[in-house]
Amino acid sequence: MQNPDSPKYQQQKLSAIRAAAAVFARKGYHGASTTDIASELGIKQGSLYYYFSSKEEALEQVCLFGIRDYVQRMEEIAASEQSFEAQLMATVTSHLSSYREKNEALKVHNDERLYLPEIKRIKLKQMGSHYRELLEGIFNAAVANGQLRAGLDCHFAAQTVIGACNAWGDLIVRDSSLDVFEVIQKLTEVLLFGFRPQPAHT
Amino acid sequence: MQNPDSPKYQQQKLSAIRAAAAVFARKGYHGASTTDIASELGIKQGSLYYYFSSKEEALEQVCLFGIRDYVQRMEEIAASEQSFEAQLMATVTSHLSSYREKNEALKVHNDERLYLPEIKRIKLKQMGSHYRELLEGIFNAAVANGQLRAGLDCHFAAQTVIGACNAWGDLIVRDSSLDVFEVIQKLTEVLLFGFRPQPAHT
Amino acid sequence: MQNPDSPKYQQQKLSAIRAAAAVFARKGYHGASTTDIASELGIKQGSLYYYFSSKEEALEQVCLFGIRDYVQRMEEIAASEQSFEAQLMATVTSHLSSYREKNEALKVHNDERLYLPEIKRIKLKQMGSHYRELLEGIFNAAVANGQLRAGLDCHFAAQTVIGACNAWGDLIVRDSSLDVFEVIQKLTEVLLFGFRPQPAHT
Amino acid sequence: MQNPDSPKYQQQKLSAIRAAAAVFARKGYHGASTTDIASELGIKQGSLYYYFSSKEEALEQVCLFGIRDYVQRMEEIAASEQSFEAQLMATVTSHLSSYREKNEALKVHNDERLYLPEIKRIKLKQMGSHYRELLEGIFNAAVANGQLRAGLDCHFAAQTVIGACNAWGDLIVRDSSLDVFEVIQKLTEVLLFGFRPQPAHT
DNA sequence: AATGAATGAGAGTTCATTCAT
DNA sequence: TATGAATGAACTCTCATTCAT
Repeated sequence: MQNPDSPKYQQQKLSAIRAAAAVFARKGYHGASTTDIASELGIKQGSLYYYFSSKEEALEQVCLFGIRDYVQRMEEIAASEQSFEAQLMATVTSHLSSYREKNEALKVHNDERLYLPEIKRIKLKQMGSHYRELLEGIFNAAVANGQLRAGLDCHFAAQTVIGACNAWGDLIVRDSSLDVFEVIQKLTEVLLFGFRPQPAHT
Repeated sequence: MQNPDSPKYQQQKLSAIRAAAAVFARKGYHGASTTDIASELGIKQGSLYYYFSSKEEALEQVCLFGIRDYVQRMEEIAASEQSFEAQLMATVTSHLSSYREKNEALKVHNDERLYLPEIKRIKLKQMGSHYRELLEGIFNAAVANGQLRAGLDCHFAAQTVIGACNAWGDLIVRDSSLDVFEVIQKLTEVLLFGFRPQPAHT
Repeated sequence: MQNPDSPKYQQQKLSAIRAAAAVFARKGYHGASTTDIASELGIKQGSLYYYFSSKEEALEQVCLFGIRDYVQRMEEIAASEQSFEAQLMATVTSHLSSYREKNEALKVHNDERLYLPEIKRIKLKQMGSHYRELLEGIFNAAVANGQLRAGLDCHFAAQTVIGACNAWGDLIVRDSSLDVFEVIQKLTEVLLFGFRPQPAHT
Repeated sequence: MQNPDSPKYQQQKLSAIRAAAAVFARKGYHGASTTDIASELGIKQGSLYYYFSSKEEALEQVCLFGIRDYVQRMEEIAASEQSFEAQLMATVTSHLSSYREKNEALKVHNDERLYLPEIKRIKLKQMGSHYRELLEGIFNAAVANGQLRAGLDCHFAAQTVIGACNAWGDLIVRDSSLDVFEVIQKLTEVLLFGFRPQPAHT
């Protein structure tokens, strides 16, 4: 709020966002109290307002933090010249490792962003749409050059990828013993080939 | 509070559960107020306690309502002698039409049941596990008789089906213009064959 | 309320008063709910209003019931021509056996009557004052004819008797294993002779 | 909620306890609202929770405050080497001046402690029993060395002293025009010698 | 940079009371 | 004579927010 740009402040603010993300992920936006967040940070409740002007702003920051470089990575994937398979696996990898690395910010974005007022959701919506469109673009290109079957509903396909990744992301966040790499492998395979094909196809 | 078990009471109680489901789905458990639920029902806030002894009990009832016959339908599917494809499509159909028909109770079960205290979640957990195991059983049987490829991780597969259905269920609840039947068709196809195969395979 | 004077109604109303007395004694006026009273009576909450027009009226009835013949018995004692000792013992006996027999109505009168509005307390106040004055009169007469020492503060003495009886009454109500007759004996003796005197005096 | 243990906080907390005592004494535990207590303290209702975590805790604190040094004074009396008369008078004095000085905390302890849950009453029970036992010990000693008549029921005697003091304490709290010293004198005399003896005995 | 203290709005819950049946 | 159903007011408690220090 006051001297915003000192590196120390930035660093503390980042800690605050992570703390808020952890608490929101655990208790939900409405179920979490500012006291919870403050004590996660190791400060007193009133002091939180040094980093966030309101609880709502905390949610906003967490959501932005959760989706920001996740979208950027998708840009890189879409711009790359890899095969469709490689791009799909990169997408799944990016998505699921976001869940694990960034702790819970992406989960918060997915589950709680609807509690932000319309106006604060515009930016998030743009980023989300942008993400989906990039992914759709990858599908379209793959259909065009024959890597995927003609007639595939690319919008549907993109949504399905995102949905499946979110679902597995939740499981990963909740169960830390899961092997993320294994999940990535298997999920990519299923998305590509389904359950059906005999080993010969793979 | 009372339990006259008169049909009239039962009927009103069902309305109350539906109203609670709608509100919880829209605003989340903690974001929803008992006033919201009551006014959805057309009664005054205090009167809600004639049907629920607490807000928490309302959530419990909604979750039970949301998952109950959804599990039962899976029992029927698992007991049937259909091909794997038919069973998978029946599963997806049951899951997604639950979302549409029962309004939002199943969504509430998925998203909000964690806010119930451990003890009230036991029954739900049992039902959920039962569901997953039935589905896993279907996969195991299909692998055994060669309908699915050997080496398929059936636990992973079941989780993926459930996750993908939940993800599409959310979209269906949120966007009532979606054609549920079309989603069912496409999702089943993707799960069976993936995005990859050329038309010849389908 | 409606047909007030049928013997059956009177009998049920008496039961209602006793039930209210029991509940008020156990939980206090404000701590007791009309549901408590109704269920003590074995009826449903709303039905209580057939016997009492309000919770407050229930308290009033209980208090009146608790003090009524208790005062009348004091009138008889005061009018009798017994020795002071006999009158004192009769007083203590009447007081303590009221506590035991009438269940808890007298206790309620003593502990809860202050929660009645001024206007509903007038009658009770009169009866209470009357009681104390009768007792004071007994003391005055005994001083006058030399049975008690000259200079005794009779107002103080009467208050002390009442206070000691109430205190023991509470204990009796709370501990049903107490031997009421023994308490009466010992209390009367202490009031007459105190702790000090050697056996010779008794 | 917090416990800064700063002297300022301690001082305000003590004020809060006194305010709660005053209100509980006047209206009873259930009849008193937290709004009443807060406005007695001159703060807003919600702010009360800065000092008490619940209304029940407020009652607990008041009861502890009411009985604490009252018991301690009895320890001193019991340990002293005075005559029985002096000890009895000291007891009555301590008891009745507690009522006057500590405002109404002791009265609240006597009348409202039963509304505390069993577990919060354990400590109070111990202190109360300790008090009674100390008093009984004084009686026993006096019987042993011939200051009191043989065969005196010391348990009964102690209960009677406590009961009579409580009864007069109530009157003192309710009627501030009473001369406490005079009450102490007369009550001690009655307890020692009863109403009966001729002046010669005193 | 952080905290103790307070606030006011709103939450869930209880409950005395009413009334048609 | 009694009840099921509803109500509205009051209550306890929580919490985001503010601010002097």
